[in-house]
Parts: sequence; C-alpha cells; structure tokens
Amino acid sequence: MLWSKTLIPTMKETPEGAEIPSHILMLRAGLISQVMAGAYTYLPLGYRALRKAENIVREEMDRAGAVELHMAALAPLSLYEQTNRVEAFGNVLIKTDLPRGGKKVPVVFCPTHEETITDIVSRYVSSYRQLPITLYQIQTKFRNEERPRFGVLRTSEFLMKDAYSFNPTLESLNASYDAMYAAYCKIFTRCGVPFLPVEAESGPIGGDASHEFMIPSQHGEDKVVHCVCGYAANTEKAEIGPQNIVKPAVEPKAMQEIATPGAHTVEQVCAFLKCKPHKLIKTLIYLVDGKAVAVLVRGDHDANENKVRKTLNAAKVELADPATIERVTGAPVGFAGPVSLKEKLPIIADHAVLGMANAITGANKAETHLLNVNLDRDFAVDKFVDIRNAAEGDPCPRCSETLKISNAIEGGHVFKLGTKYSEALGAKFLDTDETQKTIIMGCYGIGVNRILVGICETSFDDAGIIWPVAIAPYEVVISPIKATDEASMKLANDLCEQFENAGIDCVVDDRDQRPGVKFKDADLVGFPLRIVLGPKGLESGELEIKWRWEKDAKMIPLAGAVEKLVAELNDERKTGKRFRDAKK
RNA sequence: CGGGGCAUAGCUCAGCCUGGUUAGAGCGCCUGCUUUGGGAGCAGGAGGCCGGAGGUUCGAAUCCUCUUGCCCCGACCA
Repeated sequence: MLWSKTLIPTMKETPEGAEIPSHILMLRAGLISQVMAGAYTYLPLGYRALRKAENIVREEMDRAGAVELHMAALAPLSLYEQTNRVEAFGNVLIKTDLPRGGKKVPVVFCPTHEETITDIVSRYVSSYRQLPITLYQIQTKFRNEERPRFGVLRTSEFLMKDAYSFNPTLESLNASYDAMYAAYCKIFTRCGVPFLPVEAESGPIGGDASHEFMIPSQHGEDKVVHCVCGYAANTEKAEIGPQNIVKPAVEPKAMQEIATPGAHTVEQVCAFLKCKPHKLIKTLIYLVDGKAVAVLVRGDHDANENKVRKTLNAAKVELADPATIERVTGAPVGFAGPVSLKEKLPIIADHAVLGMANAITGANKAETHLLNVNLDRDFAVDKFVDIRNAAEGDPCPRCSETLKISNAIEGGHVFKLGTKYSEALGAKFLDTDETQKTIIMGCYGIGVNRILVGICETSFDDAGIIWPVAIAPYEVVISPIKATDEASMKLANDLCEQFENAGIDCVVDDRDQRPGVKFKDADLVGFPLRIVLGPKGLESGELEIKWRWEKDAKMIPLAGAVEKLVAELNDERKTGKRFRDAKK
C-alpha cells in the first residue's frame, strides 16, 4: 500500500478535548475521528487494527469450540419486556419506533443479545443431544451512555464479541466457562494487552461464577483489588481478610450534642469539626427487601451493597429514600446515627466500627451531630460483619499480605448466567431421563475496541504509539528518504510487494516529504518495523531497519533481508516476545 | 441528571475584560523557487455567517438573554 493512496490524517497538535493518552494518540495518529460524543469513525488505520483484534478474538473463539453467527442489531421491544430488561436498562437502552404501514413498531438497538440468542435456541434446540453449544458473534452494540468519555473508551456504540453457552448441567456449564476463560487469556496475551482476571459479583449461581478481565491502566474507570499472592477481585466482590479488631481500651468521654448547621456529608462534618473522616461513624439506612436496616461503617470507608445483601440474605438492597430516612431517624438525610434511632430497626456494623472510641455520629436531629459516642454505652449493634469495600492496605483474604487497589479498564467479562433468560424465554430441552429441563446459560463478552484502547493506554512513548506486531495497522513501513528518486521508489515497491506476498502488511511512505516528517509520522502511528531507504544503504547494498520499541536503527544486508524479516515478524506476531520484553 | 469549562480558518490558538477601518498568528493546504537523514527556507495564494437565535447600540467576535454542541468532575453504567 502507498501512503499517498490511503487516508492517514496525523496531527502535530493534541486536539482540544482529548486528555488521556489513548484518546490523544488515537486521534493524533489518525486512527479515529469523532462523529459526536460517544460515536467515532474508525479511519483506515484504526479500522485495520480493530479488524486484527477482531480476527484474533474470532480465531480463539473458534479454537475454543464456539460457533459464530450474526444476529440482527435490532430487536422488538417486546422481547426485552419478556425479560424485564426495559426497566433494568433504563436510559441505556436505545429505543425507537419504526413506521410500518401506518402503525408504529417499537424496537430496540440491542445493547447485548441474551434475548435474541435465547429465543433462537429455544426454537431450534430441544434435545440434550444438541447440547452443550456455545454461539458467538462480533457486532456493534448500542448502549446510550449518559456521559460518554475518553474517546473510544466509553461510547454509545462499540464493537463487542458476545458469546453464549447453553448447557444441560452445571458441570457442563463449568466446562464451557473454563474454556472461555482460557480463550480470553490467550486473546489478551496475543493482542499484547496486559490483563488481570478478577473475581466479580456472581449473581444467582454463586461461587467463582464471574470474572472480569481488567486491563490495568491509570485512566481505567474501574477499580480492582489485588494482592501479590494472586488474589484479585473488583471492589464489589473483594473480600477483606481477618482484621482482629478489638474494642480499644480508651476511657469513654461524656457524650455531647453539637450543632453542625449545613454539614450533612462526611466531608462537610469533618471540615466543620476540624476532624478526620475515620473519627466518624457513617450511618446508612438501607431498604433491604423493603425493610429499613441501619448499616454502620467508618467515615473513611464505603459500604458495599452486595455484602449487605449477602449478609442479610436479601434479594434487593437499595439506599432508603429521604422520606423513609426521615421517618426512621427523625432527621433529614445526613444526620442519622446509631444512638436512639426513632424507630427500632436492625443495626449491622462493619468490623472497623468495633475499633472506634469517642466517635462522631449524626444525632438523628436536624443540623446536629454527637461527639464521644461509644459502643455498648451509647448504642448496640446486632452484628459485626465485613460490609464495606476493601481499601488499600486491608489484609488479603488469602494470605498475610495487604491488598492494593489499582485503576483498570474492563476489557472482558465471563459470567455464569444460570437460567434467568432460558426461564423467561422458555429455552428447555428433553434430557436423557425424558424430563424437560431448563437450559443453563453462560455469557462471555469482550469489548474489541477496548483492546485497542488498552494497547494505546499502556504502550506508547513521547513519540507515539508502540503497536504489538499482532495488532499493528501495518507491520512494516518503508520510508524512502527521497520519494522522487526512482531507484529508491523501485526498491521500496519491490520490498513492499515481497512483504505483501509473504502475508506481511506493509505501507510505503511515498510522500514527497522531508525525512523528518516521515520519521515523526512513523513513530506517531507506531509501526513495529521501519525500513529506511537512503543513500547510505543504497550504495552499500544494505537496509536500515528499526524496531519501534528499540532505540537505534541497524543496517542489515539487503540480500535475504526480506526472508529474515518476514520470519522475525511472523515469530513476533505469534509470541509478542520482543514487544513484551521491551516494555519491562 | 447536578457542578465547572470551552465554542473564532482543516488543526492548535490570540483578539473579547475596556464595542469602532477590511478579524489575526502558527501549523496544514495550493503555486513557484531553493532544500533534502528527525515535523526546512523564501515569495505568492486559497480558505471565516467569530456555534445558532434574539436583544442593547449609530455600530457587536467583543455587552445582555436564550439555545445548541463539545470537554472535565460527580451521579449512573444489565
């Protein structure tokens, strides 16, 4: 391919509005172009990279025994009503009415395809002999993001690989799940993206029923909790190891009421009383299956709804509405405390609360807090449990080390679904024992765009992107110093043809530009291998080559050069070894 | 949906506070000459409803009101 015949709009300056490395680099390297907030065009280079990621995903899915199909991006709204997901998705679901002969047909742009695929399987699968089966597709998904951000990291339409396994038994589901898990590890490795599988909330199946594949990145929107021992989980799921907290042997001071006008958040109270958040007991009123429960956590900790739900064995947990809080505590939101709650209700507390003495709490009275509040003397707790999000430095649940917390981008998610959708849509099969059973499902998603974001966010230097060979839009760029020189251009085109015949993606920078311009662009776009054709090499019969991740160029003999480089590129594409080593 | 910011040439921005010829710069683009190993130089040129609507004024990119779009923080994210 000739550079001049394609469209590579590189930019010297950072476009207004781009702030994180991946967004800046993808725009500057001419990979993407914004259409509107949350929607991007993939320009030729970006689309090439995207397709390479897509093909790796496809290869590994096929290898894992999954079968590709392609579902409609549209679906009737009624299908989502059957599974109660119109309400569950809320504004995320993009809906419209299609005019059909004077009538309006309500449809959705599918945000994911559990409904469509389960509907298909319910119609065409009826025997255990057809199971298990894993079906997948790679397709654009539509989810309205109220606040799209960071370029293609978070958009309202994105390319997703979604796979669904249909299994007759839990053992079969586990096998399908494990196969997908293993395939995901291969995919991220082959794509040159650092990744960390973390335990995630597992829903109805329980156990190790869900993992997220997180790409560690400073600008990731998710937080992962991890330990040197290998334990890793997202914040909703992360357990906290034994904390051995005992009640401190401190003389309780006299409890005291203090006016705190306008201070109803931990931050405001701290500013007002000039104290640290860990001196506060935060009292949250939750509605647990419709019943009010007080949950106490230390002021600098965050309550974890999933843990509340599990502890109380409840189906639904949500923060109480202001009216309920006022009824239960006798005060508006922001002044709840465990002492003399107006209405008797269960009180559960995080372990850390046990270690607090002379604490500050809300007084259940408007604009008022209490100082020197002490457990037992001033309030009682029904149960001490792990009920908060893990924090940096908490003990690991698996070893004696402490937990660390890092930002990450969610790149994939594997999930044991159970029978939620098969139940709702009647996907059953006749088992060997001649009874009808509901098919058990798993679902497995990868954000293909996020593979690119993950690379651009983790693999770059001051000059630009550094692509792994497996994903690079072109693996080789050939830059003749003088594009007007016939001999140079002939050699460039010859080499390009040889590379292309060997299955290597190659572009010739045939622009009549000064060398500096070509070098800057080559570095910015990040082609793994750059071959410069200049007077030096032309005379001595040598090629100047430079790997993007290495500092210096080197000369190799022209004779046999292509064969040698093709072999190296093919090897590197498979192993990604040099790319990884260079990053260390 | 709350809070903050921005909107002037293809891109990055100045001008606005304190209204006044024909709205500017750098980069990019076109023409010519020169140059050719890390974003060259000279000369000439094209390119703007100053986001949109309304208002104040003799006069608005500039002041006021409304509106739209984009960016950031927060809330939300099966």
